[in-house]
Amino acid sequence: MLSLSREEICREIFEGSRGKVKVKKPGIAVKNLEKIFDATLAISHHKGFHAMTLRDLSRETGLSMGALYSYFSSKDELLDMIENQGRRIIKRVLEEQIRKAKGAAEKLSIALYTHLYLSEAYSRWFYFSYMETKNLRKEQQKKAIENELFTEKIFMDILDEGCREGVFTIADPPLTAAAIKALLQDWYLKRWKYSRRKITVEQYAQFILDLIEAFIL
Amino acid sequence: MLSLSREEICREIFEGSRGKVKVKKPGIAVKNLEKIFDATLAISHHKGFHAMTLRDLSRETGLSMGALYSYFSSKDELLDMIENQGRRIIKRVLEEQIRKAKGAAEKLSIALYTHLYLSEAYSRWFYFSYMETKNLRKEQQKKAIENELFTEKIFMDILDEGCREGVFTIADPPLTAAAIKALLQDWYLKRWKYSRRKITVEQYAQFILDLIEAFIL
DNA sequence: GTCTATACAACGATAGAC
DNA sequence: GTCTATCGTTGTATAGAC
Repeated sequence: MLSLSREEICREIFEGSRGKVKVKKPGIAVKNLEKIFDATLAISHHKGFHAMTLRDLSRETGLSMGALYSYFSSKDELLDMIENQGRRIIKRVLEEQIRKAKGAAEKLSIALYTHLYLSEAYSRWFYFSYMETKNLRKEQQKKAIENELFTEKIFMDILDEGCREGVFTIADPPLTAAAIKALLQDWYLKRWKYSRRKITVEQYAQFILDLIEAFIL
Repeated sequence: MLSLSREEICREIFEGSRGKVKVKKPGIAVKNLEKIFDATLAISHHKGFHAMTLRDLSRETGLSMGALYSYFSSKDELLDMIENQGRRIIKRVLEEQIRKAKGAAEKLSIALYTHLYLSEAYSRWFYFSYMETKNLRKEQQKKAIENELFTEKIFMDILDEGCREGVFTIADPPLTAAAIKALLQDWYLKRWKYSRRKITVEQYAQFILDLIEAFIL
C-alpha cells in the first residue's frame, strides 16, 4: 500500500525532470531510468557512489556511456535526482499516514510502523542516502540534514502532544526523539544483521514500540 | 584515563608495522604517522576516504607524495593500518574496563559508559570505520563485521547474566543488545546534532542507561 | 628521509556516425 | 535514441636527485 511501484516512481522523476532528461519518449525514458536508478543503488551499496564508475553503470544497465548521458548531464546530477526524488516521496507518504491517526499514542505507533515499512520498501535508497550524505555538495548536504531534523521533529511533536494529553511522561523529549530515530535507522543500516537473524520488519517495529513505551508510559 | 595520547597510539602502530613503514628513525616516523592519520581521518570525514586523493593528503600533512609512500605502500594499506589498529585499541580498553565490574547491573553501566567515552575520544576513528566498512575489500570487511558482532555480544552476555541473576527481565535479549548498539553508534554518527544541542557525553550516557533500564528492570 | 618530475592507467565527458 | 571512438583530466604510484 505504501510503496509505489518502481515504474510509478521513475515516471514521477521523468515528469519532474523535463530539461534534464534528453530522451523524449516516456515509455523508453521511464524504462531506462528504472534501470539506471536500480543499478546505481545496487553498485553504490557495495562500493559507494564515488567509487562507482560510469563504465560500471554502463555495464550493469546495458546502456552505453553515450546513452547514459541522455539521462543526466553529469554524475553529480544523477546523484541529485536520486536524493531529491527519494526525499519527496518519503516525506509525502509519512505525512499522509500520520494525518490519519488520532491521539498521540496512535500517532506514535503509526509513525514508527510507517517509517519502518517505508525503509523496508526503499531500503536501498535509505542506505544510499545515509551513506552518501557527507559526500554531497554543500547545498544538497543541507537538504539532507534538514530532512533528518524534519523526521525527528515529527516524533518530537508526537511526544510533546502525548505529554500535553497526559498519556506520556517524558523527562527529555528531544533525546527521546533522537533515540527513536537512531533505532529506526538501524533497521536499514544493518539489514545484513537482521535478515541473517530472520527478524521481520513487524517484529522489529513491535520491539521498538515496546521499548519506547516502557520508557514513556 | 581511557584515552592513550595520539603519540602513544602512533608509536604502537609504528612498532607493529615494521616492514610496512620504510622510515627507520622512530622519532620522525611517529611524528609523521600522527600527521598522516590525523589528516586522513579529517579529510575522509568531509568527503570519504575514496574521494580523498593523495594530493589532498600531501597538502594537508605538508609531506610530498614521495614521502607519503615511505609510510605505506598503497592507499589501501593506509586504510588497513587505520582500521586494524583502531580495532585493537578499542577492543583492549573495552575488555579491560568491563573486567573490573562485578554483577550484571554494574557491568551494563560500565560497558555503556566505556563505549561512549571511547567513541568520544576517538570519534573520528569510529565515524571513519563505520562509513568506510562497505568500501573495504572482502577480508577487511569480514573483520569489521566480526567487530560489530563482538561488541554486540559483550552486551548480550551482560544481559544474559542479568537474567540469570534475576535482576533483569528481558523478552528478547538479542534485539535488546542490537538496540543498545544502535544507540551507542548514534552518538558518534550524529555528533553534529548532539554538539549543536550542547548534549554532553555524560548526559547522553545517563539517558541511554535510563532508557534501557526502564525496559529491562 | 624527503623532494621533484614523471609514468601510466582510469576516469568523466563529448562528438559525430548510425 | 543509441552507439563507438576519443578527448583532456586526474588519479595512484615510482624513479632518481638531493
